[in-house]
Amino acid sequence: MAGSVTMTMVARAAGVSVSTVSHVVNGTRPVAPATRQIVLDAMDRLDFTHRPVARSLAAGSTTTIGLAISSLSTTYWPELVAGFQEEARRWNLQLLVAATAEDNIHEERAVANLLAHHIAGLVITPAPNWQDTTLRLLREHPIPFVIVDRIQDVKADQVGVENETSSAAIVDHLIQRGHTRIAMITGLEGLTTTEERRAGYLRAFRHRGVEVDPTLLVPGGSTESGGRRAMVELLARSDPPTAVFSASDSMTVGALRALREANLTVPDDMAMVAFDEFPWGDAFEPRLTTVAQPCFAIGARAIQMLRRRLEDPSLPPQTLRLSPEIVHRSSCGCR
Amino acid sequence: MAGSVTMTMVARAAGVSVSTVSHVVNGTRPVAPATRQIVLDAMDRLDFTHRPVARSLAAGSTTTIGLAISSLSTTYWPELVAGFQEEARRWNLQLLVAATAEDNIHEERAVANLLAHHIAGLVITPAPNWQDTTLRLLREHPIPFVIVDRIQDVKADQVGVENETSSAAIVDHLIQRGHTRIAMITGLEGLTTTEERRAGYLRAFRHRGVEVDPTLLVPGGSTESGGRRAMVELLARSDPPTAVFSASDSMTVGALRALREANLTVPDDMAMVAFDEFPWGDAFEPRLTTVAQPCFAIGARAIQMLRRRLEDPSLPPQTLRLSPEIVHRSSCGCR
DNA sequence: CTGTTAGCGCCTTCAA
DNA sequence: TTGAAGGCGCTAACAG
Repeated sequence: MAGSVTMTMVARAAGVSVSTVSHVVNGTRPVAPATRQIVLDAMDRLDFTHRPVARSLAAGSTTTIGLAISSLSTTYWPELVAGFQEEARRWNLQLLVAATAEDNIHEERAVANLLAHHIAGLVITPAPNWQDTTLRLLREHPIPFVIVDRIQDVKADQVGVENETSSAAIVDHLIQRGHTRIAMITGLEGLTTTEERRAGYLRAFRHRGVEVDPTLLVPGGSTESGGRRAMVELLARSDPPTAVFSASDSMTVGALRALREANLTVPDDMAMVAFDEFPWGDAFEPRLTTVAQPCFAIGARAIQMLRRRLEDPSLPPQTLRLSPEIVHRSSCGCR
Repeated sequence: MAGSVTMTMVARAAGVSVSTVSHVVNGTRPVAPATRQIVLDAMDRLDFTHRPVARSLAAGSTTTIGLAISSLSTTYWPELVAGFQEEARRWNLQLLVAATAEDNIHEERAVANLLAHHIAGLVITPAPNWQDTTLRLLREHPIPFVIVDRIQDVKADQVGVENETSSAAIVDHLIQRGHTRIAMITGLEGLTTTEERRAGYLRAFRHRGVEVDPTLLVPGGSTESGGRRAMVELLARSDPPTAVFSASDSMTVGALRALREANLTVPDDMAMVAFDEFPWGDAFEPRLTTVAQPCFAIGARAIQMLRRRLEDPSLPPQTLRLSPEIVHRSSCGCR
């Protein structure tokens, strides 16, 4: 069996009691240096490894953090999870992952499962309409949690980015370049990020005192196929836009595919800017001008906030908005 | 506290013993339908939730599977993990993840950590030189594990792809198109996939009775920066190759970046084919001809093999090689 | 078909 | 500074 050396065995080998061993392991009460050393030696000799399940049961707590993440595909999530990973590793926290598939029913089940595992805390990217399912569950079984990406209108710890400002900025860039018919492919409805990015788009026009044609907002559902459909639809119009702002990575891929299939080139036939950066953005054409989120930092920050909360549950909830960076390339028509 | 309703409470409410409750929960021995119903009702009424840690301790086993994965970035891993996810969800298995960073020291630590958590089984993508560290650890603490991606010369359950055959095929395609100076950017040394893909490259030439210029094999270390350096080096030569085979996704990105920086176009100035598919391969230029691995299927298969092994440890070890598909686009110069 | 009874490995109060 | 002992919630013989 794996790690079958128990504290009892160490205690016997060291000629002390289990409680002493427990205390040297956890540093939970002073132990005489000499005794301590004897125990340490015995642990070493027998190759003792702690058994977290037993500790969890006895102590009523875990060092495992639950991750309820919508998906692992696309480019955004992996980097985020890498951030979780790295920060968790630094603090010896384990990560239990569960995918929620952007669906509040799946999500509730996933979270229930994580809760059953008696996790110390939870990191979640809320699905649309989670208020009546997952959030309710979380209120019934209160554990520390932090919301990531889709910042909500609830009292909780949250990390995300400035969606509105950065969207406005990148759209304004298109306006400044002289575009008047700028379409937006919007994300999945019910996500706060979708709302905020749309607000940014609208704000850019309002700021310039330009009227927005509401038909230029096309839903893309945050998926590749949705992005493709949206672009196809835009191209089929009698007065297609001259520029497009895509609100997330997968949709951007779909939209570009649609352009390719129509034999149109970016930026010559259609200018394009997008939310979310592609790690390979410099290697392929078109070279997209994007809003780059600090994914890794967001992930790391989420874990830090959770740790803070675990240490002091009485702290006031904190909402953190990191600033994305606008990566200026050529798809907007510049250069 | 979350899920603080215990079996004892349910038993009391239902007027039966704890063991009866345990048995209806686990279906581990026949229970009279009437009693069963009473228990079920009580569970429902009290909102009972199982507590896996307690179960683990008592039963000496878990339903958690450890994932020791080299990374989550790049395009290959996320899809793979999605496969793990989906299949694990179907069988109510939890996933505990730990990144190994392609380093056998990190890896050993990560695995030790997972072992301590008393996982039921392990999925691992072995780092170079893991034999003396992680593999040794795994022999000392024998638990069911399956090796993914880098198929090893050990008796164990393994899933991966046909690296050699598919590499040979894609390189042969370049040869048939008349290229004589075809370079290969090779992966991280110590990975079996690196070895196999190189063997495929060599085999393609041998098959045609053509001598290989060994200087055309350039190391890329399986990283983007490595791929870039390799390409820069190739381009600086007095007799640069006319085509390149990149052995993995990150390196391909790096190599393309180098070409771009040199103002060279694919396939006009340089033909290019690559191992690993990009999900966005159809949306961007150059449109790469690639060896596409069935990542999701590999992930799902890994979990299936692990389940099989958990159910019957006496089964002979199995090595599974799935066939990648060659996705033919234009970067090879066709069309 | 069901109940009783030991633990699983560890933490933690209470004594000494 | 240390030990003894009870219990965390559940499983699994062993009886009945």
